[in-house]
Amino acid sequence: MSKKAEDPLLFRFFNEVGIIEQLARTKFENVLPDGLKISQFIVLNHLVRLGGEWSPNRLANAFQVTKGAMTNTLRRLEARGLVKVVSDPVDGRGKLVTLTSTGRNMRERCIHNLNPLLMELESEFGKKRFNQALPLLVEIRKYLDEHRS
Amino acid sequence: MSKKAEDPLLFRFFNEVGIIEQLARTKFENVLPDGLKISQFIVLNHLVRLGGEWSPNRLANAFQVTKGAMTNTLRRLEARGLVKVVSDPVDGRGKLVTLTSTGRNMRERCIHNLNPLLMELESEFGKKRFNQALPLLVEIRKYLDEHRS
DNA sequence: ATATTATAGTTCAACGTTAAACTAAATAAC
DNA sequence: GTTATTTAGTTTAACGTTGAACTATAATAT
Repeated sequence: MSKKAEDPLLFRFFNEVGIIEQLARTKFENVLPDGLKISQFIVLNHLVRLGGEWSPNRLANAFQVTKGAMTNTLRRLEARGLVKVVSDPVDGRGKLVTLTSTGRNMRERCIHNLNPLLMELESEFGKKRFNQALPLLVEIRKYLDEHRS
Repeated sequence: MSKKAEDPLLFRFFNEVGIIEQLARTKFENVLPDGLKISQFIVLNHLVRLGGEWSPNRLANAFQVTKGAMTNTLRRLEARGLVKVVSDPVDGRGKLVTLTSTGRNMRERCIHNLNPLLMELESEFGKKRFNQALPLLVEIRKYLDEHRS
């Protein structure tokens, strides 16, 4: 029926990004221990990698997420005992988040469970291609972040 | 404090994908007319491009979403009069979805509003780079889709 | 023919997210 | 010093999504 023109390139690009996000999120969460969510793992991972005390606000900015979303994530992490949240002694408005040792262990388990999946993908497509694609993604992410209008 | 090693390549990759998805979704939805959501636009666009009658199930498969999500999207599209949903005369379980002329117009308005944004991104990063990145995305999407386990 | 299994679609609860309204505290202006 | 403004964090409603339970119809087996 004549109508088979493809969507514009950028449509397709963002479409693939959207679907990959959805499928990857589901697949990753299926292997995370204890029903942990990606959003929770990301915070845990961040705290392990960078260490120290982080305010909810800084965390929210680091992951491009609203403060409300971070409040939610931190509440869940705290309820699991994976993270400790205390008032900032120097700024009465703020709080400070630190990892607990339970949190550190949990992050280790996550990495352990995630690894086979990442290896599988890496060997399927090759490090090289991910490496080639990454810079564009980073630039686009930065651009979108700086142009939220 | 010694701890500054980067996340593994694939972590970073999927992380960027996730953030881009979120930022792009928000940015696109901000310009869509009438509070239309991306999920709704995608269905509209699909029906305009491919034409004909589509069952909710086929649509759900085409966009990699659950049947429940599609039920929701179609209900909203139908409530706006953008789409017509009737029972499939040959299969009592099924339904058939077709575009209305209102729907076709709405899709046109969406394209119109989206275009400046897409042009902006295209001129910022260049068609070429999107073109180079797309094949990997397509392959990853297909792989994840076929290995949902 | 009858019974089993598979498929199409809906509904519901749970979740993460945003945006906006809100409280409390810090900073800046005057 | 008082007032106004900015900032940190919480809360709430609305949304889209999943996954599972459910209904109804179709296809298959025996």
